[in-house]
This record gives sequence, C-alpha cells and structure tokens, in this order.
Amino acid sequence: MQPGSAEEDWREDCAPRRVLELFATKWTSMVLHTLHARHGGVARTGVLHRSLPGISKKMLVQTLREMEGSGLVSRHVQGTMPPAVEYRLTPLGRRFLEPVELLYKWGRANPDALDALGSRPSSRW
Amino acid sequence: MQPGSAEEDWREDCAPRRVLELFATKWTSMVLHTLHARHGGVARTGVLHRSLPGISKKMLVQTLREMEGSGLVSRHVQGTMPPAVEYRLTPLGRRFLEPVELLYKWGRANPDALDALGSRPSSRW
DNA sequence: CTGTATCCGCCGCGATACTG
DNA sequence: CAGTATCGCGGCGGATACAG
Repeated sequence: MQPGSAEEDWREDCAPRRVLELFATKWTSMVLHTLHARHGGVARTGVLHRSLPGISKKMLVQTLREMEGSGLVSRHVQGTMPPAVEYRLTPLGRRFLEPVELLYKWGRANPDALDALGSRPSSRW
Repeated sequence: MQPGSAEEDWREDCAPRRVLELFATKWTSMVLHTLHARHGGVARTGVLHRSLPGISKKMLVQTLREMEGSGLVSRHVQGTMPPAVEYRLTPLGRRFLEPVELLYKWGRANPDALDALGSRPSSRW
C-alpha cells in the first residue's frame, strides 16, 4: 500500500471482476442456490424449472450449460425415452455457493437496507 | 419447508434478487470498494476516476448518481470555481460493503476456483 | 474540474415455435 | 421431457463532443 505505486488491481481478470462476472448472467446464482437448497445438489431440468418461477426454459438451459462450462455443475444424461437429464452440483459449485449464500443471507438480514435501495429508478430486469 | 407449499421466494422483489440488482450495473461494487479502501469513504470525482482504470467518465458519474439515488453514497458540492464535488460513503453504503468485501475476499482466497471458472466462453464485459 | 448529450454496437433475456 | 432456433426489445456501456 505504499504511495506512488497507487495502481490498484482492477484489471479485466482481477479476482473481484472475475467473481462479479458470475453474476453477469441473471439466473446463475439462483439456479445454484435452488439446486442446493431445494434439491440437495441433484435435480432434473424440469424439476428445476418448476422450482424457479419466472425463468424461461431457454434461459434455464442456457444458464445450466454455461454453469457446466464453468464447472459449477455437471451434466448427466440417461439414455432413456423420454430423455432424463440430471444436473449435479460440483465441488467447485459448492465452494462458490459459500459467498452466494452469504450475500443472500445479508439481504435477508437487512430488509430495511433493501427497502432503502429499492427507491432508485433503474433496474435492468 | 413442508412439502406441498413448495413455492420458494423468487419474486421480483425478493431479498436475493434485490441484492443481485446492485451488481447489475457493472461498476457499482468496485466504486464502492475503491471509495472505501483507497479513500477512506470520501473522494472527489476526479480522484475516483483515476483510481478506477478503465472506467469512462460517463459511467463513473452515472454509477455514482445511481448509488446516490440508492442511498449508498451522498453527494456534496462545493460552490467553488472550478467546481469540486465530494462523494461520501453513507452508513447504508458501509453496510452493503460487508457482503461485497466478503465476495471479493472469497475471490482472492480461491484463485484456483476462479481459474477453473475462467475457462468458459461467455463474459459480458 | 464536473457533468451532460448523442450516437451506436453489443448482448442478455423473454416469447414463440419446432425437433427428437 | 430436454433442447434448439428465431426474432425483437431494452438497456448497459464505450467514444466523442460539448457546457458551466
């Protein structure tokens, strides 16, 4: 922290920004949470879909695939008919769940803060 | 958690989603962190701009104004010439800083996890 | 120095319809 | 049931130029 070499780490690939990117896609953390909290880490597509009111099938699948690519979940296909696909939380997924839950927990514990925050105009979703 | 009344809370204005919205605007948490960690909670526009390599003047001001509207920071104008404007962290801002720092901290503590996550295609920024 | 106003590309996300 | 393909809107966010 010596003065002069002020430059803090805000490069594109710094830790903070990389973590933030995981929230870039609207549903990621919610899917992660739901998969864990409501289904013990394993669930089929349709079940997840029903557990997440509001999400479109398209976004659910798309999100799951991205999460698979990130290593947050693993995908398991049953060669049956009709098809059955299971998504499972990976160890990495569980680790990332920590800070996510912490964030949610904070929100639940500070409803008054959220009320204050709600009074702004924007909101992307 | 009794079965039947499954419906979990995923309404538009539930706590989790409202917290997530704060990350919807790219720079919010980074501005918040910088204002606190590098300037003790008080800084002028230009100083902040220089502390955040990569942000455009437009987005910095826009983000700060939204944060002001949310109550995360307060704006103080000095009727001088040339103009000088100070942004200060509010109590609410400091409270929200808790989960934010926690998230960043997790990222710094899990570089290997971030490496694994980095191997995905997307990335909005 | 602080802030605003355009112009504009990019892409997240929803709606809808279709395949196996 | 699981997944893909399109179309279209809204809005973030960068570049640039201008104003007080």
